[in-house]
Amino acid sequence: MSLAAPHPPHDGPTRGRPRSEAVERAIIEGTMKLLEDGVPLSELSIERIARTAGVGKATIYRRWRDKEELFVDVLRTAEPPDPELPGTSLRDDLVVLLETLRRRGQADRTSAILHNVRAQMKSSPKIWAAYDSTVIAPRRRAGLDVLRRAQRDGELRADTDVELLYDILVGPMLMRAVLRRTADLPEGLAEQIVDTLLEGLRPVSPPTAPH
Amino acid sequence: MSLAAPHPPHDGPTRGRPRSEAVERAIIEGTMKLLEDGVPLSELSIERIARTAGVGKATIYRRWRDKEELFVDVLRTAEPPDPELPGTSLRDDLVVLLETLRRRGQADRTSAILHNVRAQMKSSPKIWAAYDSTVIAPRRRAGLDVLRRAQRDGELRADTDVELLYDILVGPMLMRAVLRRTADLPEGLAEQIVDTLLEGLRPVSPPTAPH
Amino acid sequence: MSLAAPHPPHDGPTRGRPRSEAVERAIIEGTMKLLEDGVPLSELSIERIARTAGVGKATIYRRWRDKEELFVDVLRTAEPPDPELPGTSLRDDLVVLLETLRRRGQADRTSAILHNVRAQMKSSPKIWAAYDSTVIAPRRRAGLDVLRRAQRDGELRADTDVELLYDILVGPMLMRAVLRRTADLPEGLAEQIVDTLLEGLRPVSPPTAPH
Amino acid sequence: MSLAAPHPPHDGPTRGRPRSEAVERAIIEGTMKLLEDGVPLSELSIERIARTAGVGKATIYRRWRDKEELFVDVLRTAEPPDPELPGTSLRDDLVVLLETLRRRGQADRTSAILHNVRAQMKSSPKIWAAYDSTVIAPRRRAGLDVLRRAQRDGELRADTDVELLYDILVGPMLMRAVLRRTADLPEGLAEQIVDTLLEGLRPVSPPTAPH
DNA sequence: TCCTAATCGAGACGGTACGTCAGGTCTTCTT
DNA sequence: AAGAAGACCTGACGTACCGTCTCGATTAGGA
Repeated sequence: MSLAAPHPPHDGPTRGRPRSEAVERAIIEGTMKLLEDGVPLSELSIERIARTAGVGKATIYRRWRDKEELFVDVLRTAEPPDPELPGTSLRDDLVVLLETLRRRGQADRTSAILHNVRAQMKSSPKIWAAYDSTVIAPRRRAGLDVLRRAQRDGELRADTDVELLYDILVGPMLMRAVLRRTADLPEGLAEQIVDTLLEGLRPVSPPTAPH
Repeated sequence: MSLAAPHPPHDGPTRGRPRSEAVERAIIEGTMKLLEDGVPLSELSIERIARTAGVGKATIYRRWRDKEELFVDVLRTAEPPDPELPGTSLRDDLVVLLETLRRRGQADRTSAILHNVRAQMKSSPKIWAAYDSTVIAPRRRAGLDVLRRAQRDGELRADTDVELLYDILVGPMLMRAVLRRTADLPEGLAEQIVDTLLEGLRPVSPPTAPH
Repeated sequence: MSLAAPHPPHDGPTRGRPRSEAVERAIIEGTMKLLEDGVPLSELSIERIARTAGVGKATIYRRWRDKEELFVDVLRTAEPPDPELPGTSLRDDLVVLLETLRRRGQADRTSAILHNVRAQMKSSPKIWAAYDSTVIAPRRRAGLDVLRRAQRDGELRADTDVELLYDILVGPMLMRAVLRRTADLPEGLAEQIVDTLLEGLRPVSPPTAPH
Repeated sequence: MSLAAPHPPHDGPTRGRPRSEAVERAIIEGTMKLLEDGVPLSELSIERIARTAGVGKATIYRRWRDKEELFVDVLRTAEPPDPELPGTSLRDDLVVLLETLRRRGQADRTSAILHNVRAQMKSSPKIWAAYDSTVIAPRRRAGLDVLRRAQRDGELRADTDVELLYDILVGPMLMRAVLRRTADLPEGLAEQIVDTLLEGLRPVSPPTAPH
């Protein structure tokens, strides 16, 4: 993913010393290292990040307006890639989508970081908007596509509110991962949710064709 | 509700001048006023709260270890009271529970405050734990009670995982309120969710008796 | 010496619980103990004095308006008593006066305290005035009396400016003790000064009679 | 005089933005302005100095460890320059030296400041040491030189203790200026002291040559 | 023997200043 | 020009005292 700098260098022809990509990486990876080392979010000052990355403060401010904008890029870099969908059936697709979500809430090395940073970002509206539009919304759109296609193919009743259905599918996972910080969601949870929910939503007549 | 001071005054008999409850109220209400006036959470310094409440900084630190602990009490004071359940049927109880949750996520005067403060609190583990154990957990327990009683009364299939069901019920509401900050959840949403979900969970034989 | 309270208890007949003299002593001696233990003057807060003396702050403020007024009384209590003058000759009296002054500037247990406190008091005009009028001025008056009597008795030339002479006698002792903190003024210094100075001040004709 | 910063900026080659001399001046002159305006020493907080000078507190702490160290520099800047000695005779030199001292104790605009600050400094040993070694001691050395030269030239008896003589000369001036805050020492005082003291110290044989 | 009133230790109260730290901006020299 | 370094102003941090003010508990007279 491109680390498009929020502060573009300049428009005209390239003048002066070009910005070093190595510096860019050093800053982001330095931040992640600090987070992995258990430094609480509240102690993550720009000053400390600059020290860790061996970089001047101005070099950071030249690229990101403030701490939060930097965090969006740190998150973008750390997020695991979105999964390939099998496409064999609505159930299979949904299970894969939810299973990905489940793993994201787990307590592996980087997820704990993501979890914390995401939680803090929600209190900063404009940054949340940026993260939402570049990370959350696309993922949601993909999920809705799966449901709509299933509806078109007759795997889902025509009168189903797919937006609500999506939230009902995804909500409990979030409920458990984000809010209750259980951090060890059981393995079969994704299938359990999907199976529980798809029960009453199947059309009476069998689907015309699997997609 | 009692504002149990995180820094207890002393153990033995009451010695010295007792702490003023009026001051306690002034601090909490001053904080709420600032939040209502749209002051962003990041600009809510102890210094400013003290100024607003007409109170010395030490007077605040005497009661709360830090900003987050103060917020827990602000929240406790501001939270609307939990609803009375009609008890006429499982569906009615659930609709009331979810409707309350929906309204809590709305953009009325105080809810916006709660929303923001709660979001920030999640990045502070120990404070979240305190809020969770005194506010969130009791509410969850009440919800689970409703489901278990319905199961005992035959309104719900015996093999239903009530914990999962609760998360499935509550999750979408949270999904929309907390994460997507829609802030205007439609009126009928609670009924819609309940009706959608209860479909496949009714026992085959009719319930022995409504509770 | 009476520790006349700057805040007199009341005018009328003695009503209510009388002030405890034990408390008065505890405060002054507690302050002296702190000073002896080497606590720098700048760290001598009323709060700490109260803690040390096992006394409420108000109990101190009831007696002294502020720290400086308290120090005046501490000094008055600690000052060594003024010496008896032999009266055998001008030279003998002066040597005793100056010798006393020399010892006051020495580094024995309490003198270091007096030295420090006196130095600080000079930066607080009204307190200095109080100390000056009750301690310094009487001592000076005694010194001038010695000189005037000697002048009357013919031991000193009639045209001598006794005030200036007193300052010339006392000045070097101060110069060395207060300013240069030598703290070990040589034993014979008093005699040396007196002998050096009295040289040119003797009247041509011998004194009519020793007093 | 160079305002050597007590907190040296760095060792190696000049890196980063250099410290602003204008800021240095603003701080010192702001402090002097406050003192001239009659602000008591006890109300001279770093906070207030920073406000007056239009400067951040950290900018002050970057240069001086504490209030007292700052005062040393304020004094150094405010002290009137040491006088040129006429060199025509011992008496003339001494009169000039003492006359300078007398004027320093006077109540002109800045002298009151110096007086107060000096008085307070004496209660802070290490700061006094700094002031003593950079201001007081050199002045004393110059005075002793005058006496020793006079002794070599036969203007003074060979057995005179010049150190004691210096203290005897300077002491009364200090006695009056510092201790008794008379603040209006009479014009002829310097000559009066010198003439009174030199009386008995002249050698029997006339000096070989004026220096 | 009660009553009144000032005292006592304790500590809360509104403030002010402390010395530190971080946020962003700006200047300097080096690359 | 970009970069590292670090000075700069601003303002919050949490602590310590200031001098005042309640508390409950004494400790004396005077009724």
